Amino acid sequence: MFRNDVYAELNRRGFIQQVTEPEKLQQLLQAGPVTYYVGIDPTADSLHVGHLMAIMGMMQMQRYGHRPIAIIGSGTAMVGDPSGKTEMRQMLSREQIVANSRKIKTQLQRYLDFSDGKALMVDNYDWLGTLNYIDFLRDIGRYFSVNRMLTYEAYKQRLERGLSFIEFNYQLLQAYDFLMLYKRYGCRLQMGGDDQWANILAGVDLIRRIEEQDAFCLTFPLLTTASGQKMGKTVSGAVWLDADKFSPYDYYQYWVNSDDRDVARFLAFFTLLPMEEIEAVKCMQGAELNAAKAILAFEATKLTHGEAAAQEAMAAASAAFGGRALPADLLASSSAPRGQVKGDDAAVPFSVMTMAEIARAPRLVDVLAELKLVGSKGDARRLIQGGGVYLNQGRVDDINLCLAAEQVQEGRIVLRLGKKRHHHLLVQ
RNA sequence: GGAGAGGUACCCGAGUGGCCAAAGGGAACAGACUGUAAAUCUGUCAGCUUACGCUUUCGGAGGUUCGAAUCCUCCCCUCUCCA
Repeated sequence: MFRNDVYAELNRRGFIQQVTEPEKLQQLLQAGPVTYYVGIDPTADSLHVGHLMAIMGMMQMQRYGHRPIAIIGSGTAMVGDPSGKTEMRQMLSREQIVANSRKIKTQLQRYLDFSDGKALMVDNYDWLGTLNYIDFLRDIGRYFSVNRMLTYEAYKQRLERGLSFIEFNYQLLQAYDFLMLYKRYGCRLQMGGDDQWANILAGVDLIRRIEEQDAFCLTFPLLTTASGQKMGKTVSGAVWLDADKFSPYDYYQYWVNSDDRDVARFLAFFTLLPMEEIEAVKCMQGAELNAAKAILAFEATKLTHGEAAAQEAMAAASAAFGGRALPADLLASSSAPRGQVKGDDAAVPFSVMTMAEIARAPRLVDVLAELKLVGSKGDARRLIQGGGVYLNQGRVDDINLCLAAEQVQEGRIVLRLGKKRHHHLLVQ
């Protein structure tokens, strides 16, 4: 089960942005299973694509036999990390945080194996919640130099806009987390986004000073898309990992729409396909690269929503955009269906209407607005005037068009906004 | 507490009494071209309206005026310098 070359693998796949003492850490990871941790803020009721890098990092490590601790930062979430933020964060109530944590835990189980203690999930509220202020100041606070903290880039930015004392303490709490995990579980490594570098170092330092032991920090690159956008933003907002908040079909679409320049990187980060196969993608272009995108989308969807959902999403994409046969030798380890995929649009987002509602001949603009497919009726009108609305494959050119029974084909009306947004009205 | 600067639409940012639903840029969306990519060109980008037009918007609340993002009063917030 244990394999000693995870560091090389992480490095090869591009996961390593910065690391403290690379040689020592490599030795440690080669010597045997290491307990490592990643912190996750329960600030929303679902994880999103922005978390995926860290999740995949944890997943890779676990596959090589190391033991992950996912720490739900429900204690620190009540403080709010100022890193990378220009404004003070909205603070959440305790109840909200607990509810969010619960959902996040379930989601993580899709990526990590928690059986037999192979992975742990802990909540830092367990120790932060009962912290005694005086003790904390005396035992932990003494190790932190304000002078030095003020020189950190993370705080510099905030100093210009204002930084409250509560936020200034975030770093101490995160360092304390690391210390506690070291003491309780022998955790030696903390991983996180590169914006966490300073916070993690604080923990490394604290362990060195108090325990006189080596601890390590490894940060992941902060991902932006090739066009410079933050990962995970779409028309409809964040790309959630929760199927109810963001459908597997849309999730698949998110990945298949990746920029050409991102495909190889994303395959390395967000799939478990072997690097030997991914390397080949780096020199692909055109149709071949496009097929690689489909496999990226399939694999990513499979990891998050399961094999069946990934197949459905792929079939739906095939129905909506025209299928293409995936060559058998392209990323051969992928379980994506090869050959011509039979189109099946069952996974395309839909809404249900009754025949009676259709018979009332509602105007298309009203329907679109009601279904929240557009921002407003005026928005819908402008979209139609610009030629961006299609009904049953035909372009709609009349802003006053009303729905009618004749439009129902095979029990539904097929709507499309622009080239990509498909929506079905199932008629009952 | 004192002195100064500032708060404009998703973001940046121009606008100092009517021609301002507010320049310009970015983002976003649509069309053309394509490969469900990128780049490019074109259009759209507060709400309601087929349209004429109406309603709401320039930190908040009042006021002056025929007319206010623009002038006055009070308040809130941010930044810089001083305490």
